[in-house]
Amino acid sequence: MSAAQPASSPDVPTVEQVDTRYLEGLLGYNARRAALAVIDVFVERMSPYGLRPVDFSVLSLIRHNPGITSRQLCASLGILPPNLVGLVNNLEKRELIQRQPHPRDRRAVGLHLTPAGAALTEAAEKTAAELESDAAGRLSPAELKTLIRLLKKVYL
Amino acid sequence: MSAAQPASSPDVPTVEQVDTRYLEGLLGYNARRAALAVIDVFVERMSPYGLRPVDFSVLSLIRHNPGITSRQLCASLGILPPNLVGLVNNLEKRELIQRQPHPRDRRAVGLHLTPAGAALTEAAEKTAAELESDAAGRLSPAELKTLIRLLKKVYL
DNA sequence: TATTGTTATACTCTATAACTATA
DNA sequence: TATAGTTATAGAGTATAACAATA
Repeated sequence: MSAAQPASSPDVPTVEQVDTRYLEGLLGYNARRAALAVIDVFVERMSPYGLRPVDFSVLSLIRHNPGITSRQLCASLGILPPNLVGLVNNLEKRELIQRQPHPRDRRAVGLHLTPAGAALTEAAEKTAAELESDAAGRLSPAELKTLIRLLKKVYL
Repeated sequence: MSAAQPASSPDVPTVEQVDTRYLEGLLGYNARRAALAVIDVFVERMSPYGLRPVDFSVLSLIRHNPGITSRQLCASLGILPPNLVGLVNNLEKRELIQRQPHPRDRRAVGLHLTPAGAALTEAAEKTAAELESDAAGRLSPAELKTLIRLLKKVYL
């Protein structure tokens, strides 16, 4: 009753060219690969500043929100509080940011850029802006705008 | 010569609502957040099958490329060989895949789905297809198609 | 000499529990 | 009782070096 299937097939199939068409049709696969590609360029261009993407995000948020607290940074960036501690300590040791007591809540600490931190962040933001056009190399400005609009629709 | 800057400012600024507009204008920031959002949904929907995204990708590639080797999987998915070993071992222990010696290269091993693996992968791919419309909830089918096209332009 | 698959290992990223000081 | 910040620690994920078998 089971003669149709040889246990160890005499001609085992092999693969010359891998067919990835199925995965390439999935949003998750494409979103992840695109994110990794852009972040790779980001990492490379930010390394002269000694900044990882997350360091850049923190400095930029502090620049545009002087006095922001660790808790607010965590909520904005999806970082867990214990994982932000070392990051902020390093930026403080590098004298890029300063802690100042919160004027109305003695539990909280406001974060501020030092003059050196402000200069570095301004330069890094300029690099980030240039990087956009490179990372999205084959996208026209209109396509880039559309892409960002559609990405926001996915996660907001 | 240095009287203009009070050491501890009398009115330290605080932040009510965090201004994230700058980061929201960057492609990398949006691509990463969108990818994480989609992957979160993916992880949740695939958990009944006991599959992480990478397990799904491997099974799907084996399904569409019977006899694919570990080396080819690594190249297709951007996984390093040492990190694929445990993954493939687990899928084999669960009797979802089978190793068969490569017919022409005794160093290599071809990977194949077992009947149970084929059934699971087929069901998981159906779930993945349904998931697309949910993960991209507020996107129209046309927008989803545009988004995938633009994402490919970024990383290809 | 180069490649496939593998082990061992280290490093980063992310996650959880628990503490302190303030509210 | 709840929150801000912190410590310690555990678990993923990702990286490099080196090896045996085969090409």
